[in-house]
Amino acid sequence: MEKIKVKFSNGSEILYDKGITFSEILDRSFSDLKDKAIAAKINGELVDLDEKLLYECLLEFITPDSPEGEKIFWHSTSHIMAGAVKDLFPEVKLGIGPAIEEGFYYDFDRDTPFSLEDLEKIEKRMNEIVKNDFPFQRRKLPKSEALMLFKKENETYKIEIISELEEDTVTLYEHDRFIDLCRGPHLLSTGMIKSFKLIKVAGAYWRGSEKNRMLQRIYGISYPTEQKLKLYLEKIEKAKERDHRKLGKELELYSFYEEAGAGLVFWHPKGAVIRKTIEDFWIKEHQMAGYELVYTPHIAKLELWKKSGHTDFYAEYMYQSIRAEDEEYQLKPMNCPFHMLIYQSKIRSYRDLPFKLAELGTVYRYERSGVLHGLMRVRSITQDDAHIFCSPEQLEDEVIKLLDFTLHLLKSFGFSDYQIYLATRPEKFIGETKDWDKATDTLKIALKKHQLEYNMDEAGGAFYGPKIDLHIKDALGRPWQCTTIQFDFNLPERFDLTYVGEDGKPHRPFIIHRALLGALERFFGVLIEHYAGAFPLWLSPVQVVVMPITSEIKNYARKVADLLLKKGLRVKLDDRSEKINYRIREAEIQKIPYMFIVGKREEKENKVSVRKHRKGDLGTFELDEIVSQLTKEIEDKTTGL
RNA sequence: GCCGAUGUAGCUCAGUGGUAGAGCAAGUGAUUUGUAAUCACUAGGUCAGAGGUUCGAAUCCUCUCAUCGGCUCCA
Repeated sequence: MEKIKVKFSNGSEILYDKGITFSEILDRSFSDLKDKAIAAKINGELVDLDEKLLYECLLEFITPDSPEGEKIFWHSTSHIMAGAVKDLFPEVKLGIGPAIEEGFYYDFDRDTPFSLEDLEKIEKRMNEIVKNDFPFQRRKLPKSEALMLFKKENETYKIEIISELEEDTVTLYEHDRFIDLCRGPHLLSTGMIKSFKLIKVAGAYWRGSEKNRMLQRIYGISYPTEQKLKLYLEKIEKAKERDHRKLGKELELYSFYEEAGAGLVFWHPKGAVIRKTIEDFWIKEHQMAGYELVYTPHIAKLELWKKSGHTDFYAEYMYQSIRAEDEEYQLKPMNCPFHMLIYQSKIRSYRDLPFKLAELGTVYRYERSGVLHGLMRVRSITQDDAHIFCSPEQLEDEVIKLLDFTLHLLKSFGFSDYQIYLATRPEKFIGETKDWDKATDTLKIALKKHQLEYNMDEAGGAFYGPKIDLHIKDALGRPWQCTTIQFDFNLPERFDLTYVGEDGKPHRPFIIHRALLGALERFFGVLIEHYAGAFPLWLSPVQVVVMPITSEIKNYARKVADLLLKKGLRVKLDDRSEKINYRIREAEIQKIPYMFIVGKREEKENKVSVRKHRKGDLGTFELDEIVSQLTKEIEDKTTGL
């Protein structure tokens, strides 16, 4: 019998008979993993455990604890769910059923959507399938046979997928009476899924396109133990506690009104303080980075938007134009054309470049009703916008500086966890290919220089230029695009922008269009969730609350509060005749960073007793001492003490 | 926009065809408190809005608005 050498990730090497299955290798050499492993990974490729060892390889066993293992586990569960659905509702047609970041889904074509009662029935049937411990059987078929098989079942979506596959043979997986097109790998049998839950139903267009039929999607999650499922569900519940929509209400930060309109944000006093603090910081930083601040109107003649091209390519997001004195005006969906006008207001020389215009400009976009989401997607959007006009020679340096600036800003708000995407030329584009390549390379160079990991979003750029996008996840793990750094090859052409070069001739400037926080509304949303509402001192709407223990100490408490106010701190005095515990509790719930508690002792010694949010009593401090500590904490933008 | 769910007091929620409820918050009074809820009383609602069915609608039906979970797009 031919022997084959297998290497393992711990460096060891073992010889096995050719043709032995990976399950058998488990039995023989890794009995501890035997009940846990659900797939094998040979030279980086995932395969079923019942596949045979045929060549020398690096072998690794996958358990449901690893991200790869979870995916396999969830994918198998989605097959079980689809099997259950077909058993209960034989008329449905199958769409696709992949594992996703957390769990799995399966799309079904059915005239009536699934109800919550249907889900219960499906879960029940799934339980039976799990109990029966059916094996997952892999079958390789020539494409033509697979097509015939699905034609017989009238599975039109499967037929569509198979027809588009390039391979000659396809893999099918079968358990019980259910058979599905699938690359695999899968669990050995259905019995391994000890615990699962169907979470929600939703409509989803076939292949994500609104032109196609809407299918019924069922989402679910599964784990190898009950305990893990429970932990997952608890995690979700806990994450909901930091949802900015819940905290926004509890902390009175902002609101929406049915009578005002969906997606239109009202910043309440406490939210407004935070916004103003962000804006002041942002303006100061931008001025230091060589930007010049501008303000532009909220509407402009429709003609301008025709010139910029927005009426062609952005019409679906624009509100209807407004008519006044035989002239059409348009509420602005972007700030760009206005900055172009300012650039054009005089002849620019190469000596003026880079020319950087910055504006916290509120734009209005008609986002479709179904996509609105708290502060994350609204219709009144305050972009932290800027346009950098520069020469080709300055491009690289500017992008590198820009990325540096971005990371610095985000870090100031405590963000270091984000996903970066580099989006390249789409099929439909304007401008010269060579400019696109240069711009894309410049973005790549900048990313490399900062040693940032990024994902390619091939052909994902805007039609007017490539871009770097940066996504931050919310409490429930949903990604939201914040930073965007985009090249714009459209506007310089449309507005015929030029600068006079050293040679005395006109040249076309490059434009980098960027929003670093993205939009104040969305950024505030992710900020709330990032800090779970407990903002660092520099951002807290109320920084200190002063509480006298009894009304006898009122005057001293007021004196302390006045002094803090004079030092520029945001202070509240809580001298209600409630018990101190009651007032502390309230301040804790409001997530106020510091409580200064004063009684007879403190008054006598001219001190304050300091309590920190979530941490408790820090002891007594001299007023000067604690004020300078807090001032430093504000300057450092830390969470302090 | 599409699919589904939801909308009752400031907030969280109970109430499924027969006179609108609770807790917290609010107001008043008492209490003078030492590090996460003192007590009592009072007030508060066109049951999202409009139309319909019914002797009678928070409850059943239709439409509109809004919110939530998705699809798609994006700051």
